[in-house]
Amino acid sequence: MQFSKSTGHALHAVIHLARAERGQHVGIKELAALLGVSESYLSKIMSKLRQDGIVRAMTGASGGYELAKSANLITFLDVIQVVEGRQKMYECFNLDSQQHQLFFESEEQASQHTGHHEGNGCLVKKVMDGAEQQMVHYLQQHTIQGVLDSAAATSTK
Amino acid sequence: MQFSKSTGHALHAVIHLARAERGQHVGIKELAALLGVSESYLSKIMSKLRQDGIVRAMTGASGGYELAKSANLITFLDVIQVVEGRQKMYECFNLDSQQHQLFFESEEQASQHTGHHEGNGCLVKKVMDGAEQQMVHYLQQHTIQGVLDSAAATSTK
DNA sequence: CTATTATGGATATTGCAGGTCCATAAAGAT
DNA sequence: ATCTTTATGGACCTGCAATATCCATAATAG
Repeated sequence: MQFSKSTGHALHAVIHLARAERGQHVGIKELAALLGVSESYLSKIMSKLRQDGIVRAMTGASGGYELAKSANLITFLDVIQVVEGRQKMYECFNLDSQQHQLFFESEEQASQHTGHHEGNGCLVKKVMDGAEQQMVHYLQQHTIQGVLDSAAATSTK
Repeated sequence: MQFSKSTGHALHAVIHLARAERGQHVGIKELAALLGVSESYLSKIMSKLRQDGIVRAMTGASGGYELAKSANLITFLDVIQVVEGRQKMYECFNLDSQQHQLFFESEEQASQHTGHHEGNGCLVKKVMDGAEQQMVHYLQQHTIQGVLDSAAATSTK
């Protein structure tokens, strides 16, 4: 249950791009040196960020990366989902188990009337989804610009 | 970024034990069949749950598992941490990177006075830790008993 | 044209979750 | 006593995904 290293690299890379002057391109060489990772590996991550519309890329001399949109429109969640994907953090693999039948045995009868299950689904999953939602909401409220502001506040304190 | 299958099995197993009569032991055979996993694999998980004081185990004929404490004292977090461990979900691997020095270069000077860094640490990690805390808090507030109550409410609805 | 830079495919490497097997110990049943 | 039942823990296997590298190619500036 850990975020991948790639997620950390992606976040740090995007933050660095946000610090660069608008319109200025930052090369993979510079980024890789900054983060302390290989250029080839980081370029894969940057490529994903580009495909998902987080950054823009320019080939050729004096090319490189820049943010595709304003830093206050890029949330932590946006960047994280590029690397981690968008699957739920918990999936119930006991769907056909007796466990669930026990949970809903009374409801089975009730659904004879309505023709469908009212509270259908795994109760464990309900809680886990709720927990995930708490985290997702927090990550959605924190933007890259927020980190820059926070850094500025810390520096001048 | 997913909870392991083992975590799901642990949660379902504990819930089943909570449904059993107090003082009654449930064997690994029954649990494994219920969850649809092998006995040998599930026994590893149960063993961990025992070591962490979530369940008790009895060897010998008519042995098996039972909860070590009341179901309303066992939170989702308790069970999850048994399987997933207690490490943080995010660790910054760019500790020595230029990135951080940029963030705190002004603070470096400030800390000449106090002798230590006030806002020491990676700002990315601060956000990630905050996000984790949201989820942890939620999981800490949801108990095994809560699921049983919720199941009862659904059944009689 | 040439130098520079990103891209994407192919290909290791590696760590770990997932899973099995077995020898051992403990406890009840006969 | 010993037999059966049950949990325990060590050793081991396996597949896959995260990590990581290399290279041929394309695009662009000068």
